[in-house]
Amino acid sequence: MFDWNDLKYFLAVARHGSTIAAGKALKLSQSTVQRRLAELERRIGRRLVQRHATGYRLTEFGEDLRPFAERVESSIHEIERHVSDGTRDQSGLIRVTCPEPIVQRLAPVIERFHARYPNLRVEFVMSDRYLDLSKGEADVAFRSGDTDDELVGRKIADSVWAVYASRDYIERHGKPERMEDLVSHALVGFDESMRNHRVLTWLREVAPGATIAARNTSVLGLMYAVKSGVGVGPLPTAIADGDPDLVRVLGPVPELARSWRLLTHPDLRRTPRVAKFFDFIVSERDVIKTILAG
Amino acid sequence: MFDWNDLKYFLAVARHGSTIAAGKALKLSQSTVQRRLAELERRIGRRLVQRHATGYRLTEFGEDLRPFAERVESSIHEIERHVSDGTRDQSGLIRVTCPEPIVQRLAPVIERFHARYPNLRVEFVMSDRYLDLSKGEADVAFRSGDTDDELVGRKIADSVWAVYASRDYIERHGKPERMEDLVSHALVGFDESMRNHRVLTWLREVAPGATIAARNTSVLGLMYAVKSGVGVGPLPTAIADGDPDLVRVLGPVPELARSWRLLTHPDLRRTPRVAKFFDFIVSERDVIKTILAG
DNA sequence: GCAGGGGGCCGCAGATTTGGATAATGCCGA
DNA sequence: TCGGCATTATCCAAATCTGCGGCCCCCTGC
Repeated sequence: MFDWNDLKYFLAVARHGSTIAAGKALKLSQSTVQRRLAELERRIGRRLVQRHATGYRLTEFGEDLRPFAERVESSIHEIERHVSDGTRDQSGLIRVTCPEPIVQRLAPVIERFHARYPNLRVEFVMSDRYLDLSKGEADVAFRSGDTDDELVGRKIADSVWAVYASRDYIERHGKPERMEDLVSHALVGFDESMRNHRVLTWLREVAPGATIAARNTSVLGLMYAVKSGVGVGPLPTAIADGDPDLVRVLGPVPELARSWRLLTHPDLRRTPRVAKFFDFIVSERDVIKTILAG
Repeated sequence: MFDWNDLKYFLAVARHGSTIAAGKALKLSQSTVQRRLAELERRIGRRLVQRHATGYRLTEFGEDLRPFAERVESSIHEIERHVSDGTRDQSGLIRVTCPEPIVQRLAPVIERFHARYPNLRVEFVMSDRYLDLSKGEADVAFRSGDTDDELVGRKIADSVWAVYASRDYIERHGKPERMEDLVSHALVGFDESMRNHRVLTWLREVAPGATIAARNTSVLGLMYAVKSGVGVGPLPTAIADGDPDLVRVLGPVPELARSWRLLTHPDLRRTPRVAKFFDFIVSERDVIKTILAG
């Protein structure tokens, strides 16, 4: 029987396109990834990848196999959720992730939650990227915009987007007064990994052919890019209005209207601690609506 | 992240009840199994097994986790089937398993199959135990009696059971003439692993309290036990009548009537080579009925 | 067409893991 | 209560795997 771990490496290579990138993602050396993958091919008796200028690309058979390997992986994630949930349930820890700028504004709500449930504890986990709830990186997320199919949750508030620029940028390049002006400004948008986000299509519609000064993989990245002054870009008012560096240059964009949601993984939705957190947040919905209004 | 392979060891221990037995099953040393399992517990942060007189027993949490681990394992088996099917499909190999005594009688049918499909090749694989089709140990099985839930197939013939003894046994202990005589004979039956097989309950009904001289884990084992002369026991006529050492001492037992089936795994049922084999066997059903009539 | 960068492959030394032997443990029955 | 038995736990040498560095290849952009 082949080494079950080798599927990890196979998937990492499939996703990152090269052993070196896969190694980085797995915190392993490139040689190990390359050798494990070769070993997997040997055991299976067929080529899974094909050498290519830019690294490795899956063979047809590799593509065939990929969904199977992903099924294994998702069963593993299920275990990890089950395990970490089991240990966490006792300590009553709820790990919440949300865009960094709203943490502080959420604090009073969490304080009331702690008062109401003294033996539960909320902990914010944040990172420069979207944490993957299905991998157990957090239990609950506050998010604006497109929701991951795998997650369940409910709408908490409307999410309003507007176009922002940094004070610095406005000083140097002036302030766009109408949507049409955007064409002549440097814009900041999402990169390919967010290709189904409405921001991308909206930018193409409203400012076709405009310079894209920076592309980002997350809303937060987008915000930092705008703050740095490389260009103007659309942001949720909830996280941008509170920032002293940012100026709202063009009013709410109806096309970008979305919802703020409280999300979790279906496996966790019914656990006592997560269920209590959900119920509490819903009961505080009005307060949160005000908070997220900016 | 924990070592995916450790789930193998965990499952083996869960199934075999001790690290030593698990090690044997996995062809690994006991120390390795013990250490890997300890490592898994360390990574997970909870005890999975509890020491017990006879080895290890799963803790409550271990039992909780077991179905998750089994889900991973079955995804792995899916991969193995997919892989071995892919490589096998090209060579057109169909691996068939059946009770050893009927191989020879099946040979002419297989010969006709080869004539009909020159680029397909049938290979018999046999073993002292039931091969596990879901692990890819064979593609297709001829089997009499209770069918594994996971497999699909169709009925090929009736399976008739009767009570047999070896010539040697009859010489030494006489021949039971009526069912009621069985109580005073040494009987051969199945062991716990076949607890849901009708033979067991039937023996208890027809000869309550009789000595059980040997217990077996498979029909073939049962036959060898009867041949060895340790006792009398029920066997399918299809495999016992052809044996010169065995004598049918009590006529067909209607309570033990079952079906001969041609079985395969659902994943394989629609592959060209397996589908062709199925269709061919079905078209030869009458011939096979005669063969299996004994 | 040449230099630079990204990536795969290979050999070696050090780290980790394995198997086998052996000591320790815990139950069972006398 | 005391061996006997089956199994776990631990130790050490041997096998295996890992990371590192070097080398080569191929693409790209100047």
